[in-house]
Amino acid sequence: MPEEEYRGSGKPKEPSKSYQRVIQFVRDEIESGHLKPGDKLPTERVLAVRLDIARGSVREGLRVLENIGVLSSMQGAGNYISCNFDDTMSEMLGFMYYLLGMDNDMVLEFRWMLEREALRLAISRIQEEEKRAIMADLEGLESARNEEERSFYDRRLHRTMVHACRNHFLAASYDALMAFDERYIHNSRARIIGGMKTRDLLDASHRMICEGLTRGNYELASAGLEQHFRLIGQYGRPL
Amino acid sequence: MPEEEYRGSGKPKEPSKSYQRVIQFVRDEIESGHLKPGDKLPTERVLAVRLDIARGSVREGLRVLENIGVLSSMQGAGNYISCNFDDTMSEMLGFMYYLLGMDNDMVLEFRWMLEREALRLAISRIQEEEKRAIMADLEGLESARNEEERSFYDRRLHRTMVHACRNHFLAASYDALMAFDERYIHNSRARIIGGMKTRDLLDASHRMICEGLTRGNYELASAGLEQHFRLIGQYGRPL
DNA sequence: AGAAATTTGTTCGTATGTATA
DNA sequence: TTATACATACGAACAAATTTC
Repeated sequence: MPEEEYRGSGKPKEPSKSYQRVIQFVRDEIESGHLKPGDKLPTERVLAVRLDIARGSVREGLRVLENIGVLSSMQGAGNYISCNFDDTMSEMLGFMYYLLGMDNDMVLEFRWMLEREALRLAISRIQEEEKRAIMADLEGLESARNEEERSFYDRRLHRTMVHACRNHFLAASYDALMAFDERYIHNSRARIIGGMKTRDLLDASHRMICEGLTRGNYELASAGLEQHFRLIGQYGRPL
Repeated sequence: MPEEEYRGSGKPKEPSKSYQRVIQFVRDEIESGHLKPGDKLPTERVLAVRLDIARGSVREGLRVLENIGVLSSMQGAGNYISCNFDDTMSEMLGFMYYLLGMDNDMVLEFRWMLEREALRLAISRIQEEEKRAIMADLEGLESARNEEERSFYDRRLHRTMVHACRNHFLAASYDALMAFDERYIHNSRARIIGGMKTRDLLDASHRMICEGLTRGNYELASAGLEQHFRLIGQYGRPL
């Protein structure tokens, strides 16, 4: 076995940069259960003394954690543990998109995969309340009066389905991807260029997904999903 | 349509906190193509003057970007654009794991989904060089002399398959998940508790995946993958 | 309601270690 | 080796927002 390929599995005990002590501290406190969402962190000055670093370094670490989504800083109030990962994740996807030279097709492909797997799980895990929600989204979509409304309910319908899968990793990845898509790509159905036939097919696919989900008919929902993404892939390219 | 649910799709032009100007600046420069991986950023002092903020604020923004994986700061040299997203992503997954109260099953479930979809794409996109690589991994796995070696080749085999799908989002998510798994969960085959029968079945599933991939036999590879994860899910729980 | 205390947001000055020519 | 450029880090001070009394 190649020896060099072993990356040390342990984390370095002595971080080279002082701001990393803050991250380490917060992570340890979270993993040990001392810090939970909503809890207040020690003040910056206290942290500086406790970790034996300057306040500026403390702030650098807090800023990183805030951007990851682990805490939120409020002027005058303090730093509080939270968990808003979507924004960071979508921003990271944005950087990846440009720095790694990706394109819309790759975004759509990833979304397709996430939804396909989400559906597999959601079909047996969806709850009654979610069934009502997704049917309401479908109603809103079908009775929408303009593309803006259609897009709104379209997105929410898909989001409802994905979250019904009850896997936080998948749901968070999906939300991040969609937030990124909305900001950068806008690869939404509002841009679809097809005629009424395409729109009817799209509506039909949405109905298949929703009815399949509410009736526990996986084949129906899956067929709808595949048809949906085939249509998007065909006509949904931005100009 | 509910009015409140409209989240402004545009990004705020006037960030409330000054460190965000740095992030905005770097993002704009990247999206416009002025900054590419390897490029050097203006010095902190120059950025402070250009963005009309203090050096401390510049440093906060740079630290966020460094942690996202967009740049790396080198003392004495400067700040350079890079793209190392895996570490941040896996760290974020770690925070999510604890703050959202997840468990091993959810991690394994997500990994299963990612690999299943990766295989769908890899079967038609895998290149000859990757076929050789994955067969070499299989050889290393089957001729390994201890659990450490087995685990090494096991992970690399799966990683080779996932990267063969040619979707950066999926590959990055998978790498991050596995890095997280190695750091926190260690839900690897080294912990599998089954006897020789289980090991043989695992080896067989790996062989099915590899041979299916090299021969373009999707059904074979898929059957191997499903069997693999069923085994892991059955016997792979950590103590 | 109002004032004082607390806490984060921001700036500036200074010193030090490191990389580069 | 020396000199310069640069990031790292510390400390003090003030502004702005929030909490507390």
